[in-house]
Amino acid sequence: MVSQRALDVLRVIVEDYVASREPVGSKTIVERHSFGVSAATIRNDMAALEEANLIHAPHTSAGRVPTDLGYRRFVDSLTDVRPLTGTQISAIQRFLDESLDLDDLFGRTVKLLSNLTNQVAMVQYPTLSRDAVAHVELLPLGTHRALSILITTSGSVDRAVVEFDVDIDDSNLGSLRAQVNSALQGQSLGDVNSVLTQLASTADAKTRTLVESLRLSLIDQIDAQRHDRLIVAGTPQLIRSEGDFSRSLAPVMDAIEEQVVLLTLFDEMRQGESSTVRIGRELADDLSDTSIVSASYTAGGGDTARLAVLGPTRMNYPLNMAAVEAVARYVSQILGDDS
Amino acid sequence: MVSQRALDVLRVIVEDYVASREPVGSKTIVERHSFGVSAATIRNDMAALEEANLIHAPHTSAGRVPTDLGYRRFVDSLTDVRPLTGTQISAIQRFLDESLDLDDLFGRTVKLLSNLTNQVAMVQYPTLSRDAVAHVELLPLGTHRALSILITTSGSVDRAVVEFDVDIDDSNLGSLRAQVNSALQGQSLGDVNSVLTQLASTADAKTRTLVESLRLSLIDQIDAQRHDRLIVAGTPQLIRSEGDFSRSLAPVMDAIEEQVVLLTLFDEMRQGESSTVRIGRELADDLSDTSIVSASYTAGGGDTARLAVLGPTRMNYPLNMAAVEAVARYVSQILGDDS
DNA sequence: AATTGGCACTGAAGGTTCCAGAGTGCTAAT
DNA sequence: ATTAGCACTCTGGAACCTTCAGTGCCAATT
Repeated sequence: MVSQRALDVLRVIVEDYVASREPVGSKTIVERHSFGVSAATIRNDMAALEEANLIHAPHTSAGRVPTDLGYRRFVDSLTDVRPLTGTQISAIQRFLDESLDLDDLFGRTVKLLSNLTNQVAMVQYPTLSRDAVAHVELLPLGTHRALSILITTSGSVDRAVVEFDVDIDDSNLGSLRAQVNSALQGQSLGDVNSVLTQLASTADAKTRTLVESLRLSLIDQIDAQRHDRLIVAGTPQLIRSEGDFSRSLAPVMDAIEEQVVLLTLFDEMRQGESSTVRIGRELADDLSDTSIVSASYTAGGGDTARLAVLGPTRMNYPLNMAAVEAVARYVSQILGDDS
Repeated sequence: MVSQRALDVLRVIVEDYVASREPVGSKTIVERHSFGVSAATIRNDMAALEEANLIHAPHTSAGRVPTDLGYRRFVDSLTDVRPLTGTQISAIQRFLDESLDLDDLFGRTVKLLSNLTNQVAMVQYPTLSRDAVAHVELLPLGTHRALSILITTSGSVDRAVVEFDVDIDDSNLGSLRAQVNSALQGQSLGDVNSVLTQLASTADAKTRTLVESLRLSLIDQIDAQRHDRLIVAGTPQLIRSEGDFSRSLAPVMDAIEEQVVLLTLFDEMRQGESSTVRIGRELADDLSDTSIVSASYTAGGGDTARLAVLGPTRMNYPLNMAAVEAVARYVSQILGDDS
C-alpha cells in the first residue's frame, strides 16, 4: 500500500534527483524537507514505493532514483502547472510577435522553446485546411511531368511532382496554369478537390486529363501536407545532458533526424489541449532515457498540431510543461489573429 | 630534416591510426609494412617527424598520433584521389537521377554523402543567377507590408517581407502582382533589377513607389539568396565517433546548428574545383578535433556552391575526398543537364 | 653516415587491496 | 505506526603494484 506520505516522498525524490543528479537517500530527505518523521519512517515509505515500482535503487547502498513509472506518477500529480513569470511571458510575446511568415514563426518558436527549457525543441507543421489557395505554379519537368508549387494565403509553400498520362508542352502547361489559377484562387484548401472536379467536367478532353492528374496530386499534397514536417532546434543541448542517458545518444538523434517516429507519437497524442508527457519506454524501447513534453496549438480554423521539447527522463517537468503550454498558447494566439 | 622515408612513415602512421584508433608504434610499423629497415630506424624517422611537429606522442611510452600538421602533409601528398568503385558510382547516379526539384536533390545528396562516408554531410544552396523568374506571388500582411514569394524556373522558392512606404489594399497588390509578373516572367534573376527599374519608370506615381519597394526587396532576396542555407544530414554519426573528440561535441553541434561559421568557411574555400580539406585548428579554435572535406559543384550558369562532409580529424581522408568529389561531379552534371 | 641490436627508462592501464561513507533492512522498543 | 540502533552492503576513491608497449640513446656494425 502506498500512503499519501509515501507519495510526498516520491515527489521530493523526483525533485531532488532532478536538481542534483544524485540518487537521494532517506537521510537527505529528512534533512532537507520537514516531514516531521524520522529517516527510518521514510525508509519504510521508500520500501513501499520500491514495491510499487515507483523508485529504484541503483545498488544496495545508494539512494533511490525514480523509475519511469515514478516520473509518470509525479507528472500526473501535478495539478496546477505553475505559469511562467510575467517577464518571461512578455519576452515570449515580443519575440514571437516579430515573426513574419509561418516558417519564420516556427523557426523562432523552436529556438525560444529550446532556450527556455535547455532541451531539444520541435514544432510540427499544422495542416491549414482553412487556408486558401493564393497561386499554383507549374514548371515543366520533361515531357510528361511538371513541378507544381502551391502557395497558400498564409504564405506556406509546397511542392509536388505531377505525372501526366499524356505528353505536354509549354503552351499546354501555360493554359492549364491559367485555368487552374483562375478557378482556384481564393478557394480554401478543403474545396480544391471539388473545384477541380468541376473544372475538369467543363473542359475539353485533353485539358480534362491534365486537370485530373493535377487534382490528384494537389489533394495528396494538401492531405499529407505539412503534418509530416518537424522543425527542430537545440540538438546541442542533448550533448550537454549526455550524462543523463545510460546508453548512447545515437538512437535519440536518429529519431530526431528521421522524424517519422516522433511524428507518429505526435499523432497518438493528438487529443489533449494542455501539455502531454511521454516518459521513457512509453515512447519507444530505444528511447528509454528520453521524455517528451508536448502541447498542441491551433492554427486558425480548428486545425491543430503539436510542439514539444525532448530531453532526458531526468528533466524538469514542471518547467518544461509550463514553457510548452505558454508557447503553444501564444503561437495559437498569433495564428488566430492574422487569419 | 625529414627524409622521404620519414614521409612514408608519416603516411602509414596516418593510415594505421585512422584504421585502428590506436597510437601506432615503431614495432607495429615494421610488422605491418615492409620498410626493409628495423624498428630503430623507424624510430629515428619518427624523431624527425616529431621534431617537424608532424606527429606527437600522447605520452612517453605510447605510439604516435598525427598532429593537425601531419594530417595536412598527408592530405597534400595525396596526388591521385582514388575514385569510387563503379558500383558505387552507378548507385550515386541512380539515386540522384530520381530527384525531382532542387530541394529534393539536395536532400538526397546529403543523405547519400552521409551514408557513403559515415560523417555529417552538408550541402550549401547555390545562387542561381542563370535561373529565371517563374512567378512572383504577393500576399498582404497588414496595411503597408506584403509577403513576396519568388518562384524560379529551377523550382526554388524564396520568401521575403516587403515594407511599403504607403498604405496598400488588395486591389493595389493585385495590380502590382499582375504588372510585375508580366514584366518579370522568364527574365533571369540577374535581370530583375533592370527590368523593375524600367517598369518603375513607366508606371504612374503610386505604382512606382510600390515597384521600387518590391524591387529593393527582391534584389536583396536574390543576392543573399540561397548561399546562406545549409542542408545537413547525419548528425547522429557525430555521436558514433564521439571517442575521436577529446573535448565535448557541443561546440561542433553548435557550429552545425548555427551554420554561420561553416558558411563563412565555405566562402573562404570558394575557389578550388577539386576537394579542399580543412583540418582541426585550421577551421576554428573550438573545432580543434574536427575536419571538413569539401568540394564545389556548379549549378548551371557558372554559379558554384559547396558540399562537404564534417567529422573528426581522425577520418578517412582519401575516402571522403573521393566521395565528396564524385558526388559534387554528379550534382553538377544533373544541374547542368536540365537547365 | 646510416642502420641496427641492446638496454634502461617511462608512463598508462589494469588489477588488488583497503578504507570511508552513505544508505539500507531488520529488529526490538516505544 | 514510528523509531533508534545496529549490522551489513556496496560504491568510490586512494594507494599500490605489475605489466607492457614503446621510447631514447648508445655503442657496434655496415
